[in-house]
Amino acid sequence: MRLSDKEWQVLEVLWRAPEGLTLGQAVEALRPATGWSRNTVLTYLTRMEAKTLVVIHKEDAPHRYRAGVDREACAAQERRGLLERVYQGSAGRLVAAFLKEEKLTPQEREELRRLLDDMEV
Amino acid sequence: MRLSDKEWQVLEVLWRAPEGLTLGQAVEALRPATGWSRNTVLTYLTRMEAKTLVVIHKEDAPHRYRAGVDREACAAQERRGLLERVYQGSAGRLVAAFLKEEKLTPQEREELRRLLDDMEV
DNA sequence: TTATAGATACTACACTTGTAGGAGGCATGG
DNA sequence: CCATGCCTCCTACAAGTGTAGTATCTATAA
Repeated sequence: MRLSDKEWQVLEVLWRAPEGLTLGQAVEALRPATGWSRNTVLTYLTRMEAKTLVVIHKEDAPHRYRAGVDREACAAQERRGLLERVYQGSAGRLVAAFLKEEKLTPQEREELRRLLDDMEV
Repeated sequence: MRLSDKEWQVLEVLWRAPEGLTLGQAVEALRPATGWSRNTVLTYLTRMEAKTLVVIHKEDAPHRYRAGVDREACAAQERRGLLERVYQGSAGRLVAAFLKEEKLTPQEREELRRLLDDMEV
């Protein structure tokens, strides 16, 4: 399932608080980036629970809202999506496009070279 | 603007036919991947025209439907989206994730190494 | 000349997404 | 005891998305 930009924003703040957040805390955490009203945040949280993107601990008062999905798993799915949708699964062309367009620091280049070398085996 | 999966499918067949397609041809081209009814295809085409994703040459009969956006431009936007949404703009981490997860052929690895070397300058 | 196959236009309808408003419950400070 | 403030629930509503159906027009084949 493809996450919307806003869903990512919600998950980002939840991922940063593994214990979960209360509604008030979530509103606070989201305010700078979104400016959402309390009710908007609550709507996201409950809708995302229906999709199992969020877990609500209702036994706590106030309820605790936690991410229901793993960040790296979501990232992997986004990567896969791009790869399939746009590059028909050719990781080589996709990575080449990123390399050509984006600026990398020398350290990053070193790191990538090492990764490529490790794959030689 | 983020394109949906389906919009990508429509654009893919249009990009493959730079002269444009008639509705019938588009339906044919989309059938294997989607199985859409003629009307569904027409709806996509006209809605996408409203977003300037498609250009309709109405002077021709039957109308000719062409892509209204450049493939590489769309690809770049998708890449940027992933980069910002998921990797806060760090291309290094994103590329590393792709390298770790996806299988690359030796040729691709060579190519990427060359790209990295070219960036040394 | 008339049925027919395409093409186009218009309409429909459920579901999702973005963004709340209002009502009612519960604790806490006065 | 009572107002205030947070919390949760329910409701709303416009726009966008997925997937057509119907109606109409127009060449064309028979």
